[in-house]
Amino acid sequence: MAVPTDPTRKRILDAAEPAFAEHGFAGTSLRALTRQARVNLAAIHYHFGSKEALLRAVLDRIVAPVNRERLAGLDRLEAEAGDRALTVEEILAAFLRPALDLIRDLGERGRILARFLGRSATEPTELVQAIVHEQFGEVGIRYLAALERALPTVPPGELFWRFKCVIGVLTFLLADPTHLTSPLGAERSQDSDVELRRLVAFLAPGVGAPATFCPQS
Amino acid sequence: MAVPTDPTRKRILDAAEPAFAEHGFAGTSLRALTRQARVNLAAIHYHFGSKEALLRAVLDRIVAPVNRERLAGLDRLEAEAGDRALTVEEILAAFLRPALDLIRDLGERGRILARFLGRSATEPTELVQAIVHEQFGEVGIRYLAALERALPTVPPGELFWRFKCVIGVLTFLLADPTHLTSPLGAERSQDSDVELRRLVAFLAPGVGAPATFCPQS
DNA sequence: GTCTATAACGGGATAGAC
DNA sequence: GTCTATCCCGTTATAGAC
Repeated sequence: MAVPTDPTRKRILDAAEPAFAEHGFAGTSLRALTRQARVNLAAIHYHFGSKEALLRAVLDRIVAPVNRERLAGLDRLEAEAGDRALTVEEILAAFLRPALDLIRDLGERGRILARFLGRSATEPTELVQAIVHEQFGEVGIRYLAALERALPTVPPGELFWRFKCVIGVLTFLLADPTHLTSPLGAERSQDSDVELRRLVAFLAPGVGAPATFCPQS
Repeated sequence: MAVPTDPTRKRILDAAEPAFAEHGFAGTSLRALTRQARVNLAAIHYHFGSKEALLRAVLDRIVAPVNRERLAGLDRLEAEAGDRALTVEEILAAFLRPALDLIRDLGERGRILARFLGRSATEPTELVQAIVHEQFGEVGIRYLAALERALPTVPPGELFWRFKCVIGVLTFLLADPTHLTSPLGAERSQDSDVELRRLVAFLAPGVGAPATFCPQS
């Protein structure tokens, strides 16, 4: 992944990714990164300025493409559907697919990134939460709007809460990608479609449930 | 919570709880704890031996009662049901209630503990995962068995996976207890029953779904 | 852009007096 | 059981040569 001939900046990012994913932000020292990336300590400060700035750079590189994919997927879906209303299943699949694809497409690194993403949602550092939040903003708004159109009888506040539960499941599964592999020791499926369908099948009934237990109704 | 007259050992635990919850293990220094607990640095080593051992003590104090409650709740449920099979809703409620009660009964500290628990599931440190795993063992086995009896047509492997998703949602909600408060700015409900019913209503359909998308079937 | 050297500080752990 | 003092090491960050 990070061969010695890579530019210094890339080597640092490539080393920081699994380190942050595995040990968290506070648990990762810059010196550990210098050893792993075979880079000088000062180089990190030259290229990124500070440890926090490095974290931001790492996170941006991971999160941005996933969320871009999510928006593109929703665009495609809405264009294909025309006047027809989207189903909950379609919306959930479009939202979940980019994250699952990460794992399928990138192999070991994908699993590392997924772990990073899963961890980020509960990271202590306010910085991490701020970055993810900021990157996530438009995605949340667009998908929530899509869900509201698909489920006009469920109060928006309740839908918001259910959407957060969806994120919770995804986060948890990503934090330890072994959760995604098929149970009972079946071989890991090379396509993420089966995982995606399984996740959607689990989540869609709850997301689309009638609004019986809504406290604010 | 930790008044200056408390025994030293308790003051340390009470200070460590919110600190670990907020900043994580690596992000919390023993020196910060000494300031908060108004305790000498050496006292921590005298009472606990090491930082890791302190973490273990803190975790034990939190997790043990919750899991005891979960087992007791399942016992009660099965005793009352007699020969009748338990419903998915009953099982999920028994599993989820102790964690939600934590927040209701303990106020601010409850929210701190919940955050700690939520975080623990994705904590970097292998130690944390080992402790939680070890404490959780019997709970997982008993509840999974109950689910298998309630849903004999769903393959056990699939049920196991769905149960992990339940834990994922709970973990995520606990990690930031503001997720649990009613949406739309409604006042926080003093009883956790409404939250519990909402969670069960969201999860039960997915847990009990027919086994259509099971990869191993 | 990359290095060496070092500043300035905080970390966990321990010895030993009381 | 609780304190002070200290060890020894690692931390981020920076200055300045090349």
